[in-house]
Amino acid sequence: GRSGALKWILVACFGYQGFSNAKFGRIECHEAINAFAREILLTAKQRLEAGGWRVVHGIVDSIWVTPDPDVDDEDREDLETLATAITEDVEIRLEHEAHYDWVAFVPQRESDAGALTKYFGKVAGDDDFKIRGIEARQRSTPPFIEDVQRDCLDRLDATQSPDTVLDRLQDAIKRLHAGTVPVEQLVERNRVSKPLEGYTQNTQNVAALKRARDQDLAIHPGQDIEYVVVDDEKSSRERVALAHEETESYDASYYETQLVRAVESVLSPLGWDRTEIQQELAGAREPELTDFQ
DNA sequence: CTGTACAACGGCAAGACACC
DNA sequence: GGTGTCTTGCCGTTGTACAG
Repeated sequence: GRSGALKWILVACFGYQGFSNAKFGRIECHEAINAFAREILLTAKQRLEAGGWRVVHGIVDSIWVTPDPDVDDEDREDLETLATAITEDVEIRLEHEAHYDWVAFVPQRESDAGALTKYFGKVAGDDDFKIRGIEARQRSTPPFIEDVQRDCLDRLDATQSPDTVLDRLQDAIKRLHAGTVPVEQLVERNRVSKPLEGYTQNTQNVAALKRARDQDLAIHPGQDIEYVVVDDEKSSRERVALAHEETESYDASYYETQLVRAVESVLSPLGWDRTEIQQELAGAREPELTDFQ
């Protein structure tokens, strides 16, 4: 609504202040805003810690806290009270946005470090999840993959264990290879940024743009293109089929990889990675060196 | 040892899209 | 708008195997 629109206008204005070619920008303004933001975040952190909470994560204007295990419950200050106190102190409203049963911060794909902008959490007293950054949140993700990922979140919440999540994955892979997944469920939607001639790499988007051109369909920069991946090994236009084309085939192994990736996002906060997931699927165990004697 | 073929690796740029 | 993350593809380098 109205406040949502105003929010994004202000976010863009702030970004523009820091843009080197900004016509009306001023870098000192941008730096000053950041300086205040850091100060406010630090004040909030100190107040929360003093009130018996431990900061789990904080970014720009948000902060996640959990009860400090070294503080007794009766010594812990109420979050609403703390938010009000911080608001009065820094003179910018700090809202207590949500309470989560649990939150998982997703690590970077190739390291154990947290990826600042990816997390998911179970909203307390609600069937909903707050999801940021992971596949189910990305516009390009096909419905089939998104559904599996959301089911996995449900299962993780219900059992707090990877077992049923892996069952769900196994079932989805089986369906994929049996060819029983409707192709509409596998459609990826991507936004193109350039006309076909502007691309130097043979990406999936480029293959789709070529097909569109063959069919005299004009896809302009900024428009979406929808396609099913038919053979990801190819770099020609045979790599994909446009969503409206009547295809019954799809690249099952490509979509399997996407599935494993989506489930990896769900299990990685528990310390799992894709190789462990694949091993579990194969029912294989890590061979011991002695096996080769 | 040299030459060739090919796989694996690493760095890099492009592109996309999430976050705010 | 900037920042950060991630994927992909390219390309040069490095590693490995094999033939001669």
